[in-house]
Amino acid sequence: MKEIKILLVDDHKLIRDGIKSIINTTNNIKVVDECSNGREAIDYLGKNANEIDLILMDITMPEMSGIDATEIIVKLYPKINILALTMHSEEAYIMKMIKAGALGYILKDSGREKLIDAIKTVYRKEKYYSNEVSIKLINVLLNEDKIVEPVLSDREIQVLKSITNGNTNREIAKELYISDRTVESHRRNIIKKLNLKNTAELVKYALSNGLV
Amino acid sequence: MKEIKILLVDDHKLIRDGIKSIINTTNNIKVVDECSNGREAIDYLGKNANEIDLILMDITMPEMSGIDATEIIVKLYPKINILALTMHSEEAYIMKMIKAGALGYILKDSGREKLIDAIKTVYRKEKYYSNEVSIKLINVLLNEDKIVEPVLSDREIQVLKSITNGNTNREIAKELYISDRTVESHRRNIIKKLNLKNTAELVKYALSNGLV
DNA sequence: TTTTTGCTACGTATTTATACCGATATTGAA
DNA sequence: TTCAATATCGGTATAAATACGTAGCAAAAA
Repeated sequence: MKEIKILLVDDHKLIRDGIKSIINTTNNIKVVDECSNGREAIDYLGKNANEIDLILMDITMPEMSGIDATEIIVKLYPKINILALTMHSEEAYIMKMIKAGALGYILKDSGREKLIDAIKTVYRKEKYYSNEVSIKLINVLLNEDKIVEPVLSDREIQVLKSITNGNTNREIAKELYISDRTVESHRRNIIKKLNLKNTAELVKYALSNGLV
Repeated sequence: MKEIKILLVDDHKLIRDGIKSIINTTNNIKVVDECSNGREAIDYLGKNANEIDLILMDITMPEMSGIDATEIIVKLYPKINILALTMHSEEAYIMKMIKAGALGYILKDSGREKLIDAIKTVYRKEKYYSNEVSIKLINVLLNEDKIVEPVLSDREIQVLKSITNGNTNREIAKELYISDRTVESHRRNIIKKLNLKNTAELVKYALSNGLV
């Protein structure tokens, strides 16, 4: 049986060391290299793409997130399979990562066996979602309302970012060269789309669900 | 040389497995057991305190945080040394953990060697702070303004929590059985203490600095 | 004991945000 | 090509937040 060659992408060295230590004591699987963010991973693949079968990809990282990196990598190197390995169990992250092209999604509170299982599955180009993840996904599907997932437009994201930075409608208006009434409309639409109540909740939601 | 017996407290199994895998390949150090949150750790120590020399403690965990658990454990079992092992490099977390009684503080982006070094140091009842942590702490000390660290009162924390949950002054007033004018005062004082601008910024600050 | 801090609360005024409404122009998808 | 979504802006009105000042009372600290 051929050895599965893995690239490990996570911003915490101790986590990388730990995962590596788990994987490298398993037959036929080997971590051949590691990167600490998405940008590094892409640079690495530019030279060593042939050395890698599968990428274990964290999501929240400095420089470039795992979502952005995954999107790019699946286009450039379709042979390489990506397994998301993260502590985020929020639907928004899961959906984004899957849409970006990750074949599997496993949480950091899984055990060693599940990790190995997930790696082997994704290596065969089959999908793998850990239990909690599957349940979340099914919930999304069962919820007719949420099937039209509340995706914010580019403009709305811009406004939302500015809001989380503490700017008022008027300030955002200046920043984006539009009327403060328009900003107001955007703010209202965002709150409505996400089914929220006010700006405080909005900021909380945005920060804890990775919208910004 | 006597073996260092460690209790590992972290909510992510894969992280525990990884750390365990790192530590258990080192001589004279052994992870004898693990818990997935602060509450579990305290329950465990209730029966097995004598088996443990040192605790590797994560901060953000469900049920009970590492900060609360540390505070309790150092009182109940002063012989057990606690080394904080977390990905949070924010001053607020560091200060809280040290004040709670942790002897050391090391980040998850440290390497294997630093972890082992930290464990051995804390086992000798000496303090250990990783580089980034030391720098943060020194910055706090050098900053005369920040030496009077903006600590919120219990009441202010209550109000802040409610604000981040999207409640208005009036709703918070009902919740806490006080006047909405009082809530208003609290809100104003909090924003002033933290040198912020408005509620949006306040929510962001609270969430990203672990104030709630 | 004096001082400070925290919690409480009100007055007045201004600024922002929210809730409705409606409108137009553009664009991409069905 | 019709339709839905997006982005733009306005009117009117209320609700909420922010600014600034004041002040009593209890508890803790100096």
